[in-house]
Amino acid sequence: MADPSEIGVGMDLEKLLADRLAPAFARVAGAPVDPVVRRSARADFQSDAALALARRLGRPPRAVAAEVLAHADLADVCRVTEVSGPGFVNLTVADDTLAELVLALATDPRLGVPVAAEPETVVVDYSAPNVAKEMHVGHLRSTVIGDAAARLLEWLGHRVLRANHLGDWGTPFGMLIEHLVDLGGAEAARTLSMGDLDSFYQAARGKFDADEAFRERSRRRVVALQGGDEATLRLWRLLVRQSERYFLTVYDLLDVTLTERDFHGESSYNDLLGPVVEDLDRLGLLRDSDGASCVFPPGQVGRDGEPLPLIVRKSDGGYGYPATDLAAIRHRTGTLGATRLLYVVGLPQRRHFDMVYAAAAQAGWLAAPARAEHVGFGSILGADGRMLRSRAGGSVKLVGLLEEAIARATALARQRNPELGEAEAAEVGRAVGIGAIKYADLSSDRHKDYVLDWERMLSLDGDTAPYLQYAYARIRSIFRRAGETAGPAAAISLAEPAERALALALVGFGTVVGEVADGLEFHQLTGYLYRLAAAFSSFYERCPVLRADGPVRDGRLVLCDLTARVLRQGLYVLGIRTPDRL
RNA sequence: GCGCCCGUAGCUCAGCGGAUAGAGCAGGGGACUUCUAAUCCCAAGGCCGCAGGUUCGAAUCCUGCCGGGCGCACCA
Repeated sequence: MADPSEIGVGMDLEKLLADRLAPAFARVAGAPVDPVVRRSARADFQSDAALALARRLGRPPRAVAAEVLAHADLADVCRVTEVSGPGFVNLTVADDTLAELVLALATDPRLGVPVAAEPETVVVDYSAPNVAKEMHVGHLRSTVIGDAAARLLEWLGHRVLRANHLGDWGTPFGMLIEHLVDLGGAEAARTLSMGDLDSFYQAARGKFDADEAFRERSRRRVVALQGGDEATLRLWRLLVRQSERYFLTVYDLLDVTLTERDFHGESSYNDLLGPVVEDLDRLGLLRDSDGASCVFPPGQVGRDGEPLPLIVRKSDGGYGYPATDLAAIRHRTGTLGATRLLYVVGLPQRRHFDMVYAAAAQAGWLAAPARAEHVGFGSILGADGRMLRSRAGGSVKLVGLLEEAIARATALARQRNPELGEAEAAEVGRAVGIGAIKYADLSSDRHKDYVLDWERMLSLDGDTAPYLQYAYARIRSIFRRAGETAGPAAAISLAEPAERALALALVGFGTVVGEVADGLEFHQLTGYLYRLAAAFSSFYERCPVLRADGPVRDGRLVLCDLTARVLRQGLYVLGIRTPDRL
């Protein structure tokens, strides 16, 4: 058996094996070599570093692999070590070692995931709906991915600042405020609080397009707003507040951790825009182009092959998006002390953010160790494969999707489990329905475009959140019947292949979480959790827990408990609830 | 025109330098006297868009095509 000190809290099996192989590789190669240990279908783990090394040494790969194995100190942690195929090193972990790891994990509240060695201040910029506009499915990805990032990094011990960059400023507010005036404050508040933002916006838009007098009023109103007219600001605040209130109800329904404290609308940077432009000018980064004040980040070229400008101040003196984004960066790194800035925004805006980051770096507002990452995601496409447009009535209201999901899941819960009371069925329906939608979004590579497939998002079969929630509920059911919690087992039997496979899956949690924390590719986490739940389901089928005897039963209870905790924590990170019963 | 993203089973997607390319759904066959069958097990399903190249080895890296999406100065 391995030295227990090696199998401490947060120990990682892949790292353990790599650490054991590394000296042997170094000895054979005469220099350090990464053993590249990874999971394998042929054995528990595989190292293919001998193949690459063989070429460098000009020797037969199998001979190199054999020599590495001969020098590797693996006898206490592996049951089988062998050279296979063209020169792979296959490793089968000893059951004792695996059992030790599981027992160590079972007493680790962090489930093998260490707290970040160097906690950072991280700003996660996500969701960002527009005041007086409905949230549509296009907001789903940013909100769901961003929330997962915030939850994950927070769990890892970072100081996470959520930033909901609300669209609360700009020319549309002229017409919105005038429409508000037409309706009267009370009526407007009523409409907005009902969550009928679309009709409010459409009505304002309609008047703006059709009525020249209204258009003129709107223009004057924008000037008054920007000029700080108190009466206008009051109306504006009413709009913003009502919208925020509505968005919070959506976040509540969606189980998103954004709160009223996280609204940092564009307008909150207004006072910083002037200084930003002044500083850029003082640094000599600003150039006039057709009357607009621009930064020209290197390497950015437009349609005509000319350098592409980042317009910080328009020719009419107004500020655009770039100015606000630059001010936000300066505020986040400077005032807030953040070193990691995440922007959970669609991929189409990649160029924009590349330019903003480049400009911020030139200005010295984004200097190491601080860095910005565009956590981009693909567009939402319609069934025709084209981008879903919000204008032409092509948008799909987000709450409509959520309500449909909850209704379906609630109906299924009632049908499948008549024991559930009405209130519990509703709770389950909500957890399952929302979980299904989030899982559908998080389980595919975020870089890819996303065809809005109602059926797929509402699906409750197969590789979906309910599958994982079901596995969790089954475990809870076992403990309800047992009337006990998992006792401290002295040992864990892994004689059954299904037990062993489950144990192997469990000890891989830390590795996956570490990878996801870096790349924020949450489909890696959903994939892991699905494989874990599948391993559990097979185990559940073949290995009776409560009917087993003494030590076997104790060991299985530990496996169950650990599985439940990993599933719960993993799903928590994804923002998906785990009801005790389905 | 330039840039970014993407073409993998009928459908939705993993895999992104390693062995016989994996899941889910749909369709086929089995398993509920036994801890929730929202489950499990079995079989079937593939010129990995096309063509070159690099490599002992390519779905994966490079180049060129073909096809789809998005972006390219005062909108956010």
